[in-house]
Amino acid sequence: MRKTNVITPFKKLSHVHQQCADSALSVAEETCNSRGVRLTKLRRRVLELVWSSHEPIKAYDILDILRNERSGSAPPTVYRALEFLQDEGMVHKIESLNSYVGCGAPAHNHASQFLICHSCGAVAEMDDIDIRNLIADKAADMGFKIDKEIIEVKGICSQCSGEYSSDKKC
Amino acid sequence: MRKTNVITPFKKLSHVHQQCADSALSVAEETCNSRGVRLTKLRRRVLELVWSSHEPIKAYDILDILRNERSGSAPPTVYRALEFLQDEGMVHKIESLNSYVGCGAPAHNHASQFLICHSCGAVAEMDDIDIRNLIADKAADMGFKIDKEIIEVKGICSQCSGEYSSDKKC
DNA sequence: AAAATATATGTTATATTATAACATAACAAA
DNA sequence: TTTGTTATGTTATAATATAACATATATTTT
Repeated sequence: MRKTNVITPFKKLSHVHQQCADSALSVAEETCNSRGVRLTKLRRRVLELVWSSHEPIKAYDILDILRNERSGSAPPTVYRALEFLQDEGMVHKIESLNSYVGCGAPAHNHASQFLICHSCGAVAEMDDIDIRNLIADKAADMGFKIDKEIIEVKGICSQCSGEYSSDKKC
Repeated sequence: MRKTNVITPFKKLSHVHQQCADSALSVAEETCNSRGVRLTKLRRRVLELVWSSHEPIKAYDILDILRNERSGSAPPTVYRALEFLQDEGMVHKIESLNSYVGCGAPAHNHASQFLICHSCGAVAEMDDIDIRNLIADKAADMGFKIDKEIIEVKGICSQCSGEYSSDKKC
């Protein structure tokens, strides 16, 4: 068993969230630069709003905020920015919540397993190679070849369950 | 590694689908009887429509059919029946497709891993204990306790990939 | 069997999530 | 600097889902 690659851990309530957002935004800038794609003001702002917390945000909640900032904002304004950010791996959609979370490791081809706390609403992201391999093996037993997997695990995080609160969070 | 519990396998194109539907419907009847819940005509019909193929069906596609059969059919007609059938484990929602598939093993508490072929559209369902355990272990490493997991794997089934076509399907 | 209760369905309205299509603007390349 | 490309503005509408209350049907109690 290999060590889990934790992309976005659960954070303590006391963490300085601005650092999460700042870091993600600057990784995004660099990544867009090196890929030759444009992180426009709008896209950057949408990414910032996605990063306003570790809880997934809804497209129309983003829109409500944008409408106070840019006249002419409409659903396509948001959905197009989200589409770009998803294509670049900077945002992931949580299918079971119709909501979006930021990703600080914008590789095009990593997989994700999301842990969603139904108490605090926070989402953690990992890409665990053992999980990927096991699912791939089991699928292969049925003759199935995997292109993409959606794994969204609901439960309760350490902080909310009151255990491990000091040692399992960053 | 334990053997995968295949709940709904991929089927050959030539399979007699009526048998799949008939079997699921009669299991549903028996299960509802033994649970003391009512598989009404409407619910039975909706379940039958869900079982009209192994491709997931959309709520409004069900509605379109119902409208030709019962005057007064409306979205709640379908969504309420689907909710009942999901609660009873006879239907699962595929979150990433906003669609519904039948389940022939209506336990209240089994988990599911769905394999979704993007070529033929068919969905297979398994409940593999190794996958559940591995994900639970990895989540526990982060202090997370799982209530429910959503696993939807996209790819290509054996028949569509042209391999194993005779030996991996039922 | 009749009344009371609980459950299921009918009905209207609306909320939520997302995309199509075409116009204009901003940027990049030639 | 004009040309092409990419991004955004704008209007409209499609697709998915739920709220709220009325009526009907089934079940239980009297």
